[in-house]
Amino acid sequence: MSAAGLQSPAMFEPLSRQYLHQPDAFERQVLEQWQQEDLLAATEKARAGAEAFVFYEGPPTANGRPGIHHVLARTLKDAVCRFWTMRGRRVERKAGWDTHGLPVELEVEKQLGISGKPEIEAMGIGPFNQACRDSVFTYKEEWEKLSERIGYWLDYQNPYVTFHKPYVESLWFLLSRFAANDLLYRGNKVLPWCGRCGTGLSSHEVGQGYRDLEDPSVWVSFPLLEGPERIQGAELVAWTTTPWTLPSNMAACVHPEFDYALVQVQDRRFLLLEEKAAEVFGEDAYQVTAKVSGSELAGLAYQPLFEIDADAMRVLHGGHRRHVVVADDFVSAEEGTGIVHMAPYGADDFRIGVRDDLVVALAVGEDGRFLMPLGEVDAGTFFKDADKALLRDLKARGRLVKRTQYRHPYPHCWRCDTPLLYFPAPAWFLRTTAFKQQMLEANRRIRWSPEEIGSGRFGEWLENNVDWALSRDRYWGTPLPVWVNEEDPEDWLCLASFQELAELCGGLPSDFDPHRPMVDELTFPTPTPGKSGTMRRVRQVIDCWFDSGAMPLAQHHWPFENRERVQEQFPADFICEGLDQTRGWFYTLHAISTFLTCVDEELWQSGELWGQELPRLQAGGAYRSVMVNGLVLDEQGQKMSKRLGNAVDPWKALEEHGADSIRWNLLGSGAAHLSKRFSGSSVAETRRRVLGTLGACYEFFSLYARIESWNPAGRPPAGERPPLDRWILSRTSSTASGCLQAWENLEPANALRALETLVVEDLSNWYIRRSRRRFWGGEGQEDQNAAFATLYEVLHAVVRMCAPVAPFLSDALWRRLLGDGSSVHLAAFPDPEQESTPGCENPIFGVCDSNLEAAMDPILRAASLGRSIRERLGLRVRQPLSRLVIHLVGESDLHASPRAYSDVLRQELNVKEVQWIDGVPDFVQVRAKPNYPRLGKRAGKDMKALAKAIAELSRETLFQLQGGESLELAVEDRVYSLESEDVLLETLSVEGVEAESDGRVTLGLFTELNDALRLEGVAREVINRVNTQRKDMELEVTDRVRLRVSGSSEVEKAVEEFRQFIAEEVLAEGGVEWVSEPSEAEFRTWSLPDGASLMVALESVDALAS
RNA sequence: GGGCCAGUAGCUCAGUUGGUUAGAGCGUCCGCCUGAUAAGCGGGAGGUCUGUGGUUCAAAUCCACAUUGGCCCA
Repeated sequence: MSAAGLQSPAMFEPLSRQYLHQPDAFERQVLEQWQQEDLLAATEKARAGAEAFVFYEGPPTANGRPGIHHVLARTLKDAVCRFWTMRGRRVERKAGWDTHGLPVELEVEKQLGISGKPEIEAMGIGPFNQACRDSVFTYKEEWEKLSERIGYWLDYQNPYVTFHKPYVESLWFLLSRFAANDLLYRGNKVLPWCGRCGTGLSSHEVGQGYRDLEDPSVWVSFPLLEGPERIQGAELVAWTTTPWTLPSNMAACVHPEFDYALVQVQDRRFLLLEEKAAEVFGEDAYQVTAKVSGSELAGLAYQPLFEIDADAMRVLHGGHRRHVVVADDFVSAEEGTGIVHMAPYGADDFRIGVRDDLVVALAVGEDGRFLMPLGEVDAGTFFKDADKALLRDLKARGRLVKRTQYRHPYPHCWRCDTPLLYFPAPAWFLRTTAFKQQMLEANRRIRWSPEEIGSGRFGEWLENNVDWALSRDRYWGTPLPVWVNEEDPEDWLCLASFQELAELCGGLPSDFDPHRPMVDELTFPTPTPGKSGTMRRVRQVIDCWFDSGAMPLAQHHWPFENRERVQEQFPADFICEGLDQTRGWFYTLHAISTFLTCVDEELWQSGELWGQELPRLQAGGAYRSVMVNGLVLDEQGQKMSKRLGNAVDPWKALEEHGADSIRWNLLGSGAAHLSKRFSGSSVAETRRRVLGTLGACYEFFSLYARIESWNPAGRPPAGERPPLDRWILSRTSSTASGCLQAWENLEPANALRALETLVVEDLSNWYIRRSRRRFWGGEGQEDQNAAFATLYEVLHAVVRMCAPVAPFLSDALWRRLLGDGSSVHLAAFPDPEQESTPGCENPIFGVCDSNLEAAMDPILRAASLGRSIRERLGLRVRQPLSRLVIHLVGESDLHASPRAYSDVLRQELNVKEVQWIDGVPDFVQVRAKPNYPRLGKRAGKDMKALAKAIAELSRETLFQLQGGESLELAVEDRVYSLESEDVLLETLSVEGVEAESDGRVTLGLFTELNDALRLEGVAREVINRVNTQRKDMELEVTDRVRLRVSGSSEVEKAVEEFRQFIAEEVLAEGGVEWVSEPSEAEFRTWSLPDGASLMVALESVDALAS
């Protein structure tokens, strides 16, 4: 070890309280040690050859700063991976970066001060993409540093990066497999579209931008130009909330089976569903004069709202019909009029337009702006801004039948906040609907936490699967590797590798980059036999969700390299991301993997690819289990956002609280999928209560282990130690079982709750508190050794149990417990079933005794009752009492007797004698209650009456019942035969003594004092004051003192009587000297209860000697 | 509008297959400890388990409706 290097702590070295008060500095030292030892690599190396536990890191985008919510997700991932590492599995933790996509482009636009596609193209795609490439790692270092600081172990040396060439090439290969299975197709589909960004949005993007908007709700008329005589001159009434689509009207659609009413309103006649007439015209303002069916109306021509030449519009489908009535059963009677205005901006509209040979043409282009001037509306007007002028125009021409306003959630672009429109964009699709069944089937085998997301949200999403709109008309993304023949759009191909491209182009440039614009410039003659023409790449890039969804394969450049490694590392045993990934990463991972492993049979058939073996991947989705984590909210339960300024700066939080306490707090407060409030005070409480206590337990142990030069060799067998020791060992063992279970079930909060109880309640607050004297040899040497051995073993296990969540403190403690420089992160998670774990025997093997644990419960209750009595009577615990009596209901049902713990109870309540009461003697008052779970099933409706009868049973009868006799009880004409188990007893009080009961345990204290007890009480007061004085003088716990006392006569008698006892307790060398005339200067005066007074002079013997 | 989740003490959360005393921590009031001390412990008070119906001998727990909040989707 270098001179500058950190030394791993020695055995039982003190733990500085720094871990509590300066956690940041403390943890940074631990981090430094890890770095020095390259511990992450060491954990992987130590598990070389072990069974893999496969984890996939969902790649973050590094062009935004990491926030506190990332700390939650990363802590969960880290803790689970650490747990499985400690279970002996080899966990690879490859980092990843999501680098493509619109968010990056928007950020760069902002940086460059440009906006929108025209400006990007003006500056050039090359420079723009270069700027994107430079931007994606803006905060890479901060991400790496934060991950490191919170103890999220991830291999950042060797991350996958979605824009790197090998990664992109894997994507090409995967896309070519979709194409080979005829699952990649070109279509024209109505998509949510942002005119400003000039791109379609996937459904998971649209959902993020709904906002309430005030929109017009209008009814317009289409006068028929032809038709049967009875409806001649009638006007169709259609309803719309998007007046800007009216200029693009191509048809009106009716339901073929609806009956439409011809209504007379003053001198005009309208056609619409009868039940809608009142809504449009008002009650009694119209008259129904005839009926006509939808199918009769179909085919009739009407007068268009706007006379626009189709040539001025953008024609998407050059049909032959325009402004006619069509029919389709998608028309609903629930809203509108039963007559639907058709424009190419709706999915159904577009479909019917193509089907019915309509002229499908747009008046609003892909930038969301009008293509031509239209009355008051200028060319270039944004669609949302045209509504008013258009409606004014229609009103002037009498075509506006009715107009209202309404408020509704309207989708906005999730990044730039522009209102979206639906737009029929040319696009490429993955036909995921073709393998929906396989996806559903594979999903059934995934373990979801919480379960209902798998069956509910995710399952339903799969159930309603629509084809994946893959392409994006953007710049910074993986270019779609599809080349189309300029002369024949039907002649296209999807390339599978760079080599294939090189072969077709006759070589690639030496600085080949698979991004735009370089890849766009590569063209080649069509390879299709018998065809001519140049193949040119389509201009689109792909949805960057495909990038991240392909990571199980692309991260290893599969299948170009690492085929064996991918076979081993697929699928993931575990992934973990936020709830918002259901339709994002969870889906894209699942879709791509399911396609590849369950659908693409052709790929696997031969067992090889390009002349080399291709090991088959396991069929199914990309992950076996997935843990969903909830949002992190601020202290008031508000979503954190930059806008509100309530976002917690993770660095500040770490500086204040340290990573361990933040990690523990986030994982320990409620199930992982529930939203968490991040509260500084709550984190501080976790630090103090849990970590502080754990550290204090070690400090206590090590303080005395050092004083006594105790060492762990030669520990007595657990079975030979006192019951209290066996109890805490058993508690530790069962907690370990519970933790194992909880981690395996992806329920870290349950593991942590159990651990907290063990550390805070059982270990610190009961075991150590009740055993303190034992550690300074107060109960003899054998007992002392048992206590040390027990506490050592418990800490040995507990520290390892804490390691996944509190990696810093646990490692510091572990190194001090062992002193051999080894890290807890190389140790095994305690497993009560395993006799030994690599490198050490297992102290919690074979120590579980649930009976012993059950027997402690009444003791704890009794202690509480006893304290309650003392509190009520104002009897301080320092005052010894002669005796307590205790009675347990159902004591005989316990398989281990609580009486083994009599001494513990005696000491806790400071009494001379514990007297256990057998049976139900006269002076204990009892009440009987039915055992509802047992009797309820038998008695049914008689239960109430039976309960009453049982409550009225005499104590003799109850006593007999408890003695094993059965009892016949007649209730409501039925006779019930009762066994002792059918009746539960509650004790109420004990006569003749001060008693308390909680129904199951009854405890009485004999409070009468005799002189001996009274004097011992005084002696303990003296000890108390002397020790306080020791403390005030800042003496070490081992320092010997010279003690001189004086005081009132009661004190003198007590000193006389308990001289030896006092001297031992306060380490007074040479006993206690009584001084009859103390000098004020030397002696400190104390007042004791009952008017007694005490004067104490203390000198350190060591100080005297020197 | 649809789906999912949640509503339990002033606050943050537990609560097994329905079973009669609904728990913990924090806060609050009172007290204790001092050989773990820039700590620690105990005892009180505090709940119509969101509401209304229903099923049942018995409901925080199961069902229906309502209500509030969150997330996702239209």
